[in-house]
Amino acid sequence: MLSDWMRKTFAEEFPEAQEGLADLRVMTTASPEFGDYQCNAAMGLARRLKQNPRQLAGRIAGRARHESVARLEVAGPGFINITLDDAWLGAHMERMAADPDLCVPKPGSGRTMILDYSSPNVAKPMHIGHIRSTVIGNALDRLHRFLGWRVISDNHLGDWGTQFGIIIMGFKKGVDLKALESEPIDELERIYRESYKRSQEDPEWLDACRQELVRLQAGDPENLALWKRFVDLSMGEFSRIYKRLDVAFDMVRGESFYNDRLAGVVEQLTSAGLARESEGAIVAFLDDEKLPPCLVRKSDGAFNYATTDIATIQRRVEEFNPELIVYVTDERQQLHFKQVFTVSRKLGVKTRLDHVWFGLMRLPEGTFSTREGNVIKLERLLDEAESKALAVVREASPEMPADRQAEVARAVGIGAVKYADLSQNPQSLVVFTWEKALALNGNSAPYLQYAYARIRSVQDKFAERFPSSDLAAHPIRLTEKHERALAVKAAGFADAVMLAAASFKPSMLADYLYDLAVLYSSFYQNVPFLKADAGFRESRVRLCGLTGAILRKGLSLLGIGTMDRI
RNA sequence: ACCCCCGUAGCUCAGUUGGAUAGAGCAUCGGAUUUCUAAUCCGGCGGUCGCAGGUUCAAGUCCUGCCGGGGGUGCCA
Repeated sequence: MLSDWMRKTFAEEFPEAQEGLADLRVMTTASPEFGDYQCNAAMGLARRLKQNPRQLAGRIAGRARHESVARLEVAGPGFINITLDDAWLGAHMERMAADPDLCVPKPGSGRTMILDYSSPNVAKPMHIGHIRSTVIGNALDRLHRFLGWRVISDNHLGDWGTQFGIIIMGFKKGVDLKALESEPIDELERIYRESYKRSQEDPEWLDACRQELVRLQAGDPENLALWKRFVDLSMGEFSRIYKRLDVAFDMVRGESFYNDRLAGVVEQLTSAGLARESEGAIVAFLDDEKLPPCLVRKSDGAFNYATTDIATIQRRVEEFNPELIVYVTDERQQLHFKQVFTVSRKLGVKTRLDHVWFGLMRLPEGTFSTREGNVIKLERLLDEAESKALAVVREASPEMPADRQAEVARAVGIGAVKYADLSQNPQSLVVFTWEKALALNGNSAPYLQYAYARIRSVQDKFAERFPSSDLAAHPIRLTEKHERALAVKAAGFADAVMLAAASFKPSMLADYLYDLAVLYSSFYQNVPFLKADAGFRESRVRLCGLTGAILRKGLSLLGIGTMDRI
């Protein structure tokens, strides 16, 4: 990696400046006229050492040598521009193509992380608001696994909250058993919505709901049986959706899993003097950390989600001793996790704890919620996506058998929905529109899937027309501007994967893949390969093949499938 | 009231953590197919990066203040 090399060169040339070099980076240039990569560290260093930046950059450029680098030039106020060596680049393409991991290292080898994502609430339908945690979390899961991490993905279901008091109360007073049979989740949702509404208007009803919750948490057999039934019904629906989304978890441990530890957590906190009684509740005060107080037991005796999350962290540390625990949730939980992490540390937890939050999804007319009943169900979104994709497939490939068309429509439709979420900065707010969610052209999954399918087609045509040709016998040579640009981009795959994982932003990989596909499409359009002379032909087909391998692997890391024909 | 995000082309968004002339897609206008998949490619149009200061060789990016939007702030999760 060029950054390491540059950092080493700087350190050797300027031993007096060790500290400031840790974040030194080599990055791609703003424009091809500046070479392939650039390093801007000389200018910052010059300030600290009170030296002339151009002279300083010149000293680096004069001594630095690397097998992959053809040329180093100092430009402007002190940029060091780096141009890769064509022969090295060609050989590197061959190395990548020969490696199933495409020369991506395994920095996570021997390390363990727990990834907590998706985590829908039981007895409510999964709606479009759940897709972000599920899709972003799953991409982070795949990225880290690929980098060698032992990832333990955990679906921390919301199966133990106050909502169960509301639902149990509603169920006992007005369940429609027939509806529960045919549309279980819809019926549970209806019960919840109506019981919630009544609890807002009728204090007695609200109190009864609380009592039901307390009974459930105390182990009342009737309520426990109802609760189990709700969980099973919900898991049936969730599993169906996860299967469609190609999402799998190592564990599905809901909040209820930690129930028997909650009292212990509160006990630990109080005996350590970290929490005390206040207005009937048990509260951890975090004034030193400038955080609001954190409730760990309500005045009615029930525990709340902070308690559960603290217990969960303790259990995970005891059982798996991970290097870090990562939570993927929406932005509203930022304060909650700050509090939970702080309290956990006070209890002696040393594990790195990260909260990866993403912006809330909204409808153009405002927020939606189960309580309001204005949600768009996730299944409906997936249905719409597939049917829209199917219409396009039928139009574009009428000769394709119907079952193949359906298969393509699935990959394209689901891929488009996932990509729409993964391709933008997770932290920006998303306003849901059907048009955006179902886009099939431009910067979208189908664009990448299309590029991949064309590559597969080229490879098949090549095998058909030149059956005796041995690709591996021909070196990859980069002669055309378009193919060189493609190769430079291809060489950056490992960096893109590592950067996306380390910053918890799958969008960085999505951006990379889109750039790669754009360069490929341009190459495809402007440079002949099956019709090129022998030697060039094989070289270009090999470069095609490598591009295809990167697209396939990269998309799979985002949880998006590829088809040989679309 | 306080805290956290966001504000970039008509619309939706990137912008590699301070770098060179701010980039894509959609929309719009024009061009490319006897050829390896036109779900494509090539080009045009489109910008006081919310506003005002500040920090320095360099600010969309950092600091301060304001404006606008979203979210949060002990008994929901």
